[in-house]
Order: sequence, then structure tokens, then C-alpha cells
Amino acid sequence: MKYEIEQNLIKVYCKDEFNPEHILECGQVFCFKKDGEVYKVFPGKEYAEITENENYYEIKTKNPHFFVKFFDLDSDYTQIKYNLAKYKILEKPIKFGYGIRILNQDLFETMISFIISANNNIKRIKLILNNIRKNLGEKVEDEIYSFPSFEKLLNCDEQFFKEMGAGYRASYLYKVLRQITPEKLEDLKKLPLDDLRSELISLSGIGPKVADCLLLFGYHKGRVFPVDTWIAQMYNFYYSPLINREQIRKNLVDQFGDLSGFAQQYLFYYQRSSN
DNA sequence: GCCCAGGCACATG
DNA sequence: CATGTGCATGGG
Repeated sequence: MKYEIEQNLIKVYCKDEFNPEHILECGQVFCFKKDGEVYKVFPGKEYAEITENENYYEIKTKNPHFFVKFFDLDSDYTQIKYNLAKYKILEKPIKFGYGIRILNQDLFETMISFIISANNNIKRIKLILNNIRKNLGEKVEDEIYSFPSFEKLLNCDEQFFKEMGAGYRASYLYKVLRQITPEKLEDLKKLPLDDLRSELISLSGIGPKVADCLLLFGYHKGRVFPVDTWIAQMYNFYYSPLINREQIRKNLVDQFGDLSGFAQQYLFYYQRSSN
């Protein structure tokens, strides 16, 4: 995709391949907020502001190279959408979410975030994560705090996560911090997909759905299809209804193959927005 | 008050 | 292996 890096700036020229609203609001990420016409994004300890100009979007940041990778700017989503165009069911979802890109997010932050996401809604997920940031993170900008380090989170007891609003997920968080480290999560990259997936599912608070989100949004694996309540709802409307989410997942991965993750994200965003 | 949200752990058949 | 149940919390 066409983009230019200047001093503290990335200019993104393909508005049909990069739309900050679609990218950020499609449910893959929680570390952002909209401030007027500006999207503020704060993964880890990084920070960027995105604004729209006539012919390009402008990503203002001290660390352009981080955000090139984060926003997956070197991938060709025109090609991906072309390859997905043969699926009739994706016609409207792709038209609707045309500017979606799958982010490259930090494994540890993504893991914690999606453990909190279980049986929860996006607004409250963001609230809980922001509570944790405010309490343990460092100030990045006005009202914006970094995601805390593994060590800081490891020092918290279960009660702390309850006070942050995590509810019954507090014990999952407490336990998973004692089962894995950020380094170990990186190390798992060398495993084949199926082994990696089972390793993740063996962790506290991580089941099939959360594992697939981490595989897609963190490990950037295309051959996964996270099935949540929205996807199940969609599936049971357009296909012959199934109760078992594992069966739904298998059928959808069989259909969309290595592009499953992309198809999933267009479908999820479209389904959630039209309800 | 009930139902639901990017489900999971655990018990039971 | 498959199915059922309890679970914190805030919003509609």
C-alpha cells in the first residue's frame, strides 16, 4: 500500500485500504479513543493520532516504524479483498468495512485484553483495561496511560483485578500471569498452528475463542476463525443452524482457508453494526 | 426485574 | 467426547 514516512508522520494515501474508523471500531483492539475527529491510539507505551486530510490519512507519532508494522501497512488488502470477492456472503460486509486492516498487536497485551473480553461487551472491556492502565501504567498523554509491564501485573493480587471491574475473570488473570511470560508467548511463534493453539488453550481464561483472537490479532495467523456470539448468530442465519461453536468454527475455516481471519473480521464488523 | 455481552472452567453423563 | 451450569458487572 502506498504510504510515506516523514519525520514524525506517516501519510497513508489509499483511503479504500486504510480507514481508521473501520480498523479500530471493528473489535480487534481496545487501546484507542475518538476525540472529535481525531483517533488516538495507544498500544503498549506507544502513541499516535490519526487525522484525515483530503487525499490521505495522517498518522502522527514519534515512532513511525512501530505503527507501520502495527497497522500492517506493508500488506496488500486490495489483493486480499479481491481473493475474498468470490464469496457471496462477504459482498456486503466488505463493502461496509472496506478500510479494515488486521493489526499486529503485542502478544501479552492482546492476551490480557481478550481474557477480559470473555462474555463481556466492548464498552466494558475498554473500561476495565483503562482502569488497569490508570492504576499501573505510566502517563503517555493527557488522560492516556501505557499498558503496564508483565512484572507490574504479576505483583497484583486477585482482589486488584476485581477492583478494576474484571469480575470473575480476575482469577483467570491472576493465574495466567503465573503460567506464562511475554517472552514465552514470543517463543511459541515457532510452533505449528495447531500446537500453538493448544498451548494457548491450556492457559487460564483462554478457550477456543480467545485463543483464536490472540492467534489472529497477535500472531497474525490467517487460518483461524474466532466464533463469538455475533458470528454464531450470523452463521445460524445464513447457514444451516448449529449449536456447537466448535463445529461452526471448523466449517468456516474449511470454507475460507488461509483467509478465514480476514473474512471473520468483515463479517463480525458488519454483523455487529447491523444489530 | 430480565437479558445480553468478542466464553471459560468445571462437573457430569 | 459432548452437554450443562455458574459466573461479575453494567447497559438496554
